[in-house]
Order: sequence, then C-alpha cells, then structure tokens
Amino acid sequence: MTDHEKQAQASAGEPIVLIVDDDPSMRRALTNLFQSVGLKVQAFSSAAEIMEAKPPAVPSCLVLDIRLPGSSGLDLQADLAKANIHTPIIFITGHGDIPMTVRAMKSGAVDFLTKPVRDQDMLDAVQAAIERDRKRRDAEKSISGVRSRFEGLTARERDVLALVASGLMNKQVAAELGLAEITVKIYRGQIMRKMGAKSLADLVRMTDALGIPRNRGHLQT
Amino acid sequence: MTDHEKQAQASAGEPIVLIVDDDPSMRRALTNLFQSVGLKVQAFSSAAEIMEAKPPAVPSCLVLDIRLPGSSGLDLQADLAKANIHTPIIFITGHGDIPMTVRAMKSGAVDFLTKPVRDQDMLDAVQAAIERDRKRRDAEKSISGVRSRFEGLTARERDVLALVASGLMNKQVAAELGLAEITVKIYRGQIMRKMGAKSLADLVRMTDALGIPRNRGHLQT
DNA sequence: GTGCGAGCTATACGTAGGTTTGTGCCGTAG
DNA sequence: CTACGGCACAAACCTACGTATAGCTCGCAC
Repeated sequence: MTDHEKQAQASAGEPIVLIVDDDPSMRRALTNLFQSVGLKVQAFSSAAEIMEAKPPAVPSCLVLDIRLPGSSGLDLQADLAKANIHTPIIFITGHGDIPMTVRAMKSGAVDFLTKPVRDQDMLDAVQAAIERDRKRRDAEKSISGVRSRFEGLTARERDVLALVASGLMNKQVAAELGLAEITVKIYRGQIMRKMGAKSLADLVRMTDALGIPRNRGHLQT
Repeated sequence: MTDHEKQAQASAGEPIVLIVDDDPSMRRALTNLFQSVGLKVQAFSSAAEIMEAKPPAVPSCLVLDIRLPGSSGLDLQADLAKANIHTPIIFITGHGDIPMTVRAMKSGAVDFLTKPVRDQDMLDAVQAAIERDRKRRDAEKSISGVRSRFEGLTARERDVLALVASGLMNKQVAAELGLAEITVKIYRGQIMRKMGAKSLADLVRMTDALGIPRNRGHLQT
C-alpha cells in the first residue's frame, strides 16, 4: 500500500497516542508500552510543544502527566478545550490529590492513574479513550456534510427551512414570513435539493442535528 | 425564551437532599447546613435504609459518605444504578484515595468532596446535582407521554409508523408491507391522532425520541 | 350466536405539496 | 453597462396526502 492510499483511509484507522511528559524515561517507557501493542505514538516534553503541533486527524488520545514544566496538565486540558480540541485525556500523577482528580474528571478526562501505573490499567484506559474519540469523530463527520450544505443556503431559504422543519404548512410559513404560498413551495424545493434530503423526515432530522431553533416546536404532555 | 425563564416553570416541587452517613453528628451538621438555605432534607444512617425508602418524586440528590456500615458508598451507587435510580450523587470522604475517586466519577458522581468539607463547596455541589436531576426529570417526563401513547398503537400502526417516520411515501410503505396505499393512509391518520402529532415533523421527532429503528434511514456524506 | 375491534380495501372528494415556465425587481461584481 | 444571483410571484399541472363512507374477514369475549 502506498502512502497515498494510507492517507486516504487515515480517517478510519491507525489510532495514535500522544504522550506529554517531561521525564524522558517515562516517555520512553510509555512509548514502548504502546508500541508493543501496535499503537502509534508521538511524544512531547511540554504543554507548549503539543499546542504547536497540529491536532491529529485520526482517533487519538492524550496521556498527560499532571505536573508539567510551566503549566499543569489541568491547564493544558483547559487550553485544549478552549481551542475546541476534544481529544480524550488520560492523566498520570505521582502526587495527585482528590480535588485535582475531581476537577480533571469533571472536565471530561477519561481516567486518572496514579504512579506507579500498571501496564494493563494504562492500556485499558487508552483503549477506552481511543474508542471514545473514534465515536466522537464518527458523529462529527456524519453532520459535517449536513452543516456545510446548510451553509450553502440563502438567508431566506434558512427562514423557510426553520418553519417547515417545525411542522408548519406552506401557507402558514408564507403567512409567518409575509410571502405567497407559491414562493414558499419554490424555496422548499430548493432546500430539499441543496440539503440533499429525499424526504421531509430527512430534513427534520438534519435540522435537529444542526440544532436549528424551532419557531413552533413542542413534544409534550 | 431563555433557559433561565424556562427553568422557572420546570419540574415543580421542593427539591430534597438525601443524606446517608453513619455518623449522627455529621448527619446533623449537613441537615442544618441544607435547611439553612431552605432545602428539604431526609437523613439515613445506612445504605440498606435508603434502599428501602421509595425514590423521591421531586428533584433530589444524594450526599453519601464513601465509608458506610456494611456496603461502601460505591456499592450503593452501583446498586442504585442497577435499580434504575439515577439520583445524582455527591460523595464525602475522610480517607479516600484517587482510584476510588476515579471510579465514583466514572460512574456518574457529580462531585467528590474531602473532609473537612467547606460549606460553600457542599452547597455548590448540591445545587449542581439538583439542577442536573431536574433536567433529567424534565427530559424523562417529556417522553413518557409519547411513550404511553405509542403503547396504545396497534401492531400494524407501529409498522406503518416506523416506515412513515423513515421518510417513505405512502405507496412505498404499502409496497413494503404488502398493503394497499389507501390502507396506509388510514393507518397514518389514526397514528397522527393517537400520537397527538399535529404534523409529520412532530411524528418524526417522537419516533426519534422513542428510539424506534428506521428501516430506511440515512443522513450522510 | 352476537358484538366488537383489528385489519384490510374501495370509491370519491378535497386539500397540501411540488415542479415547470415565465416575469419582474434589486443590488453588486466585473 | 451587463451579467448574475437572490428574492418574489403567477398560471398550469401533476402527485401525494388525508378523510368520509362503506363493506369485508377473522378471532375473541360474553
């Protein structure tokens, strides 16, 4: 298989583990551990270093020492969240305390391991983290196409879409927007075509996935 | 309408804090703390005791010492999960360790506080936990009506519902089920009436909320 | 048996959805 | 100026949706 072919299916496979630890011997040990089970590894020695690297395009996870030179692992976690990078994080700590653990877990860490870390615990945690990331990426991918098509709609088409997806009839949409019914019908057809929806049910699910507010939504009692 | 305004008319009823601790002085202190901010309280001295009580019908949370006579707080957490009771849990511990904390948080605990507990930390945690429970109850309530109406559908109506909600036209549904189109139309009308859906969009959202499998679903690219 | 509800269909009719073709206005990019 | 895209509408036409009325079978409970 050529590199090009590998790249083509990269989004689907070959997960990678990112290690951030200032202790070279720790980096080496973790790298060996992960490689021994066939995982790709990339190691960093500081938070700054990994923030400069581009986020991986494959399912991945971070293994992070809570005590790092400069900023702590928790700071890095917060920075990544702010940068909208949601790679799952596994913390390792030598002298962690409970409040620190709680904070990390509340912020979405998948695990928090204490030194000395047992190999099997680490591998289990990484396995779970990568699986979580894979799911997140799949979900992300499944709506990215929908979102980009939505971007291609004109302002008016979006108005109509919101009302149609909320269950209004064409004539009601027309009244709401001060249009003739025929105009709504035409926009509606354009929306279906542009969004690639083959039925109204499709369109409804797309708008829900996009989180478009419903002007007349319900579902109660 | 903002989320705050919605909140005001959400799940009615006086929230309650359930305390489980074998230390009478701790129970008294916590009870006083919560009552001082106007929260209702019910205290228990063991896991067995609270398992016998009926789960509260109002937004609530558990404040749980991790070390309990008989079973540990983590065991109680697991038992409650098994019994399908999802009241949010706040743990308190005197001598907890990190693995215990991780396990509790992974299992869905909202917080894990160490003694001595600062009053404000406890109140913040309880506030968050009750809010979480209120949201969960609201979500639960909003689909319970839909679910019960779905139970009232006949077998054939459910067949038709699944296909209609997946976006098929009446004639396609008819072909799929070996029926005449007119039959599908009539069932469809009955479904709309029985489910209380005022539009197809409604119906689609209901089926999605119920997790009904789609025979011809998509949403890709 | 009688009644009842589920299941199934038919004819008929009215409404809603959707496309095509064509018209026109407006603003802006070239 | 001209071309283009967004916006808006109309007439004509076809398809899909939905209801009412009516009739049929089957199985089950009384």
